[in-house]
Amino acid sequence: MKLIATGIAESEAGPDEPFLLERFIPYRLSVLTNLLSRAIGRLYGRRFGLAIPEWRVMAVLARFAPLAAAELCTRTAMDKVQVSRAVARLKAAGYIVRSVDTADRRRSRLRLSSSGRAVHDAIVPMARAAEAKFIADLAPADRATLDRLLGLLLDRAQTLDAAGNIADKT
Amino acid sequence: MKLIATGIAESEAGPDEPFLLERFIPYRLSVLTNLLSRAIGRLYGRRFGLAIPEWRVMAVLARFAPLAAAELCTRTAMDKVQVSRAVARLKAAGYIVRSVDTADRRRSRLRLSSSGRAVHDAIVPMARAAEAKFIADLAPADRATLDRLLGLLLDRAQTLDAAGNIADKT
DNA sequence: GAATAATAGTTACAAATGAAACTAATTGCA
DNA sequence: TGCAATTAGTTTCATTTGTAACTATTATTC
Repeated sequence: MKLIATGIAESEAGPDEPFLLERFIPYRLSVLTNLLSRAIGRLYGRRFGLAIPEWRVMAVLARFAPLAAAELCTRTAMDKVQVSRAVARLKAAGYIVRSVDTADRRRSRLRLSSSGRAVHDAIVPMARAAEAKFIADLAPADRATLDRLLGLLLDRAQTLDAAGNIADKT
Repeated sequence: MKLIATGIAESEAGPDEPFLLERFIPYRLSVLTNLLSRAIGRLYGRRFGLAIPEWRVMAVLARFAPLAAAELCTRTAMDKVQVSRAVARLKAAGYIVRSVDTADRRRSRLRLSSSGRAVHDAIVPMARAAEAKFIADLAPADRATLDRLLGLLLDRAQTLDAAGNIADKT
C-alpha cells in the first residue's frame, strides 16, 4: 500500500490551501527513517543482540580507536548519556575494552576487543548490503544527488537546531 | 561544526575498505530526521503543548474528518497505540471531539473541535515556514529531486520493512 | 597552593514507546 | 440462534529515552 504521495513540497502550497501532511517533508523523512531504522535494527539485533547505538559505537571504534567517550559523542552524533549506555552494554557483552587515560584519569580509552572486531567485521557486509538494497531503485545520478542533498540538509538542520528558531521568518 | 561528510555512498565502497559510518545513508537519514524532529517538536510544543504525534492527528483530521482511529493509523503511519494515546491527549485538551459510529459501536468518529481547528490553523503557517526554511538552500531542481526521491525511497522502505529481509541478497 | 570552576562520565528519575494482553462489539458460520 | 473467530480500541508492563543531578578528576585563579 502506498501511503505517501509525491508532488510539490507542502511549503510551496499557498496559505489558503489545505495542509497536506503526506507531502510535508519533515513528516516524510520521519516515516522513511523510522521504517529504515526498524528494518536495520532487526538486522543487527537478530543475530548479534546489538541495538543501533551500540553498532554506531562499534563502527567508530573500529576506525578511530582508542577514543574517549566524548569523542564517540562527536563521531556518532549521539549524546553522552546514549554513549555511556551503549559503551556499558558493549563492555558487558565483551565487545569493547576500556582503560583509563593516564594523562587525564577522568577520560577513558575505548577500543574493540577481538570478539568485538569479529562482530564488526561480520556486520559490515550486512550493513552495506542493506544500504545497497535500499537505494537499488535509484539511478546513479539520483544516488549522487541524494548523497549531496543529505550533506546540504544535514548542515541546514544542524544550523536550525542550534539556532532554535526554525519557524521565524529569518 | 560539520559532522557528516559527503561523497560516495558507503555501499559503493569495496569490501576491504573501512566502514565509514558518516557516509552510511541510513545513519545520515537518522541524524537528519532527529535534528529536524527536535527542531519542529519545539515549534509545536512550546506554544501549544502538542507533541508531534498529536499534531499529525490534528493535521489529518483537519482534512478528512470524521475518521475512526484505524483510519488515522493509515493516514499518519502511526500504530494504533500511538494513535490511541494521541487521541486521548487531544481529547483531554479539548482539541478533538469523539462520537460513536452508530453503525459499528466499536468505531469512533473523530473530528477537530472549534478550538482544535483554531490551533491547527495557527500551526499550519509555522509548519510551512519551517519546511521552507529547511529547504531554503536547495535549488528548485534539487527540491523537485528531493521530493521524487522521498517518494521512491518511502516505497522502497515500506517494501523492505514488510518483507523483513533487508540484508538478503535478493 | 587551597578554593573555585570546569570537564568526563555515570546514575537517577520521569516521560515516551512498543509489544502483548485485554475489553467490547461485530461477523461468520454451524 | 448461539458460539467461535475477528476487529476496534485501550490498558498494562517492560524497555528506552531524555533531562537533570551527581561523582571524580583536572584546570584556574587569587
